[in-house]
Amino acid sequence: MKPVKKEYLESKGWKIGTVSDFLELTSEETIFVEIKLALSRSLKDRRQKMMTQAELASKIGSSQPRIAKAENGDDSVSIELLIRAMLATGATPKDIGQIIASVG
Amino acid sequence: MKPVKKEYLESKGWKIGTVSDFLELTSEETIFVEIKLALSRSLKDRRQKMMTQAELASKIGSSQPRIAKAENGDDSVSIELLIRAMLATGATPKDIGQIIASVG
DNA sequence: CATTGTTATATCAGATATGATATAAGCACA
DNA sequence: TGTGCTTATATCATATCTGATATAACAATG
Repeated sequence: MKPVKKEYLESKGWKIGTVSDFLELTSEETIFVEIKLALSRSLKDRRQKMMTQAELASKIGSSQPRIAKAENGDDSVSIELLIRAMLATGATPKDIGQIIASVG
Repeated sequence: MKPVKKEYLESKGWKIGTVSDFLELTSEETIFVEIKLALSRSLKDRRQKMMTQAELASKIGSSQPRIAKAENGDDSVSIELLIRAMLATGATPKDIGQIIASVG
C-alpha cells in the first residue's frame, strides 16, 4: 500500500493493523510487504550476532537510525536498503533467495 | 555503484562496461547489480510469454517505458519495481527467491 | 543513582526513483 | 510502401527514500 493511501486512511480515523488483516491490499501488495518483513527479521537476527546497528550502518554508508527502521519493518525502508544491509552482514544471494522463497 | 560515481567517471572519459569487469565495485555492489540483472532477464522472459509491456505497466500502475527500462537493466530501476513487476506476471516468492539464489 | 553503550523515534533537506508524456525505432504484414 | 502494433529512448515534475542529526528510551554495570 502506498504511504499516501495509508496516511489518507489514518486521517479518516482508520487504525492500520498488521498487513495481512487489512483486506484491501491486493495479494501482490501483501506478498510484497511480507517479503520486506521477512528480510527485516532476518536482517535483525544476522546483525545482532555480529555487530551493532551503528557498525552495520557504517559498512553501507548509512546511519544507525536507518538500520533500526530497517530491522523494525518501517515502511520508509526500501527492499534496496534491506538487501544492501543483508549483503553487508555476509548474506549470500542464496541466503537472501531462501528468505524470499520462504514467504508464503 | 552510485549513479553519481558512474557519471563522474564517464565525464572523465571512462567507458563503463559490464558490471563484473569494472574492478572497483565492491563484491557487494557487484552482487547487488547482478541480482537486479537476473530479475530483469527473468521479468522479460515471463512477461513476453503473456502480455505486452503496456499491459504489464497498467497492472502495476506504471508505464510502458518504465517496463522497457526494467527489462533492459537500466539502473534507474529499483529492485522494488522489478519485484512488483515480477509479482504482476504471477511470479511467486518462491520463483523470485530462486532467481536471486541463483546469482553467483 | 550515574555512566556508558545501544537502539528507537522524529524531523528534514537533498538525492534518487517514479509515472507521464512525447517521440523514435523496430517489426510484421498487406 | 505504409499502416498498426510493440518496444526503446529522452525529458521532466513530483513522490519517495535517503543519510544526517538530535534526542529519547532502554539496558547493563559500576
